[in-house]
Amino acid sequence: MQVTPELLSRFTLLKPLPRQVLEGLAPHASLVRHARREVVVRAGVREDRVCFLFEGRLQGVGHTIDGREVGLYFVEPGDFCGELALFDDNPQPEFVIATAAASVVFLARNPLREVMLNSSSVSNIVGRKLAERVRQMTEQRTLLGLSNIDQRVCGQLYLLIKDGQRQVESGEIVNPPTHQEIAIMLNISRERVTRAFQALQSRRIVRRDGPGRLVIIDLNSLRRFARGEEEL
Amino acid sequence: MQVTPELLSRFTLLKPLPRQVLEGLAPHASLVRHARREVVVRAGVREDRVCFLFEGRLQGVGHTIDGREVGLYFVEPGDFCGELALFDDNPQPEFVIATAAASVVFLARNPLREVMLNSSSVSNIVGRKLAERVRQMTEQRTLLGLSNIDQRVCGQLYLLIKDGQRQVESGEIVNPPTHQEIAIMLNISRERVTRAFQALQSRRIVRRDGPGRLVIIDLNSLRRFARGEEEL
DNA sequence: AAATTGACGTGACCAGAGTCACAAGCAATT
DNA sequence: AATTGCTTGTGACTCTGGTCACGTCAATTT
Repeated sequence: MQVTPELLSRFTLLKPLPRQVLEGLAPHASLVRHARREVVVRAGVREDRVCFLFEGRLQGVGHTIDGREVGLYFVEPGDFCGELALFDDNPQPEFVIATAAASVVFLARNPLREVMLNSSSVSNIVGRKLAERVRQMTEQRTLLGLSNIDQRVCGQLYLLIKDGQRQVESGEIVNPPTHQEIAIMLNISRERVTRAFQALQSRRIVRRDGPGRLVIIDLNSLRRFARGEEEL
Repeated sequence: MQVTPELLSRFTLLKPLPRQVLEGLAPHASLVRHARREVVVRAGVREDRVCFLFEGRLQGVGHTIDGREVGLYFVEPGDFCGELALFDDNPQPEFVIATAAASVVFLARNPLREVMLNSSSVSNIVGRKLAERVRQMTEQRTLLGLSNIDQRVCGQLYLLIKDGQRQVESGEIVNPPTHQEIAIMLNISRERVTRAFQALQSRRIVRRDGPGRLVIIDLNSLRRFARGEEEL
């Protein structure tokens, strides 16, 4: 579907660009709708486009050589993914699938790359994003290094809380991942995640509030568990 | 110690730069020697310099919240690390320590950043490096997702083989990591690594050749084990 | 030469995570 | 209302990988 410059300017990365540049990019963009569970970016394929999420939610998932999948990160509306195509011709390292029905804008790689090279704003944002991604992957990897599994779950929950809420004593996670999704991210079994949640709920540390909301009642305790200062 | 422009030009990243630029950078560089096990880049610290490895070998290691360390990647001579400082002001995500006595050149962040913004060659290389790093982390993470531990070890060994050797039927790993180091990278115990190696050696798939060399006798089998097509 | 250090090897034991099987709850669809 | 599909909850059994406690061996230091 056709994309207008106005639509492009809704994305944080492209917002600062002059109208004229956006008009140049628009013809190279297309809007696509994806149903839940559909593949948006394919691993192992040299993508010639970058993906901007307009609405819905995406998740990056790696696939092990033996077929199991490993959850990596989430993409929220306004954000983009598949940006590795801007740096080299190598294939995408992971799949990105829609965890909810999603509309995404695909923007052709080369025009965007040109824009990036000429705009320090864009190259700064993309650079920072990539750097931030390395940090996130490191954090995630650190989680996988924990031997205590309850600790892993607490750590993951803590990572899922928006940064702004980390200061206060309680918080919430909207649209929390399912137990299965958490299990995949932490490389443990679904049942084990359920049991960890049981422990957290019976201690009044977290509470489900309907399907799409998880309330962190006692953030300090969660943090202590995540740090291994206390055990479940 | 003082650094000459000639020394800087020994590094792949800086080699293509004109003499004049290197002369501008040299005053901001210093050569430092590190003994084995010394910390070269500190995690959690906002480094204001990038690290170029001249000789020796470095390893990036993450530290879990509870203190255990997790091996991440190696840095070989001619390469650089700590490049995240070029993109933002956030702290380094991981430690880099010397696994062998090493000489490194520290180059101040801001002058190098200026050079990067003005040289598409440098920004391309750094960008590609960062992209490659994301790919490597993804691969490494994929390994951690494997439930079969022997498979993890085989996968790690396979990753350690230089790309060029992957086509042929046998290969070698020079200066292979110790069992302990592999254990840390794969988040398993040292003893378990030893047992995996026992299995591989008794099947004539790998062979130690002195302290500093590991010969992969049967690369195809290794690959099959890594892919989980066959079990040890 | 003796002592020290660090890497590797190996057996025994056991906590803990995976697996399997099944049930219950909820939402969307027919 | 019934069906279907997905998520969560729970118990019982299994088995694997961690841990501990040793040895061995080579290299380095004293």
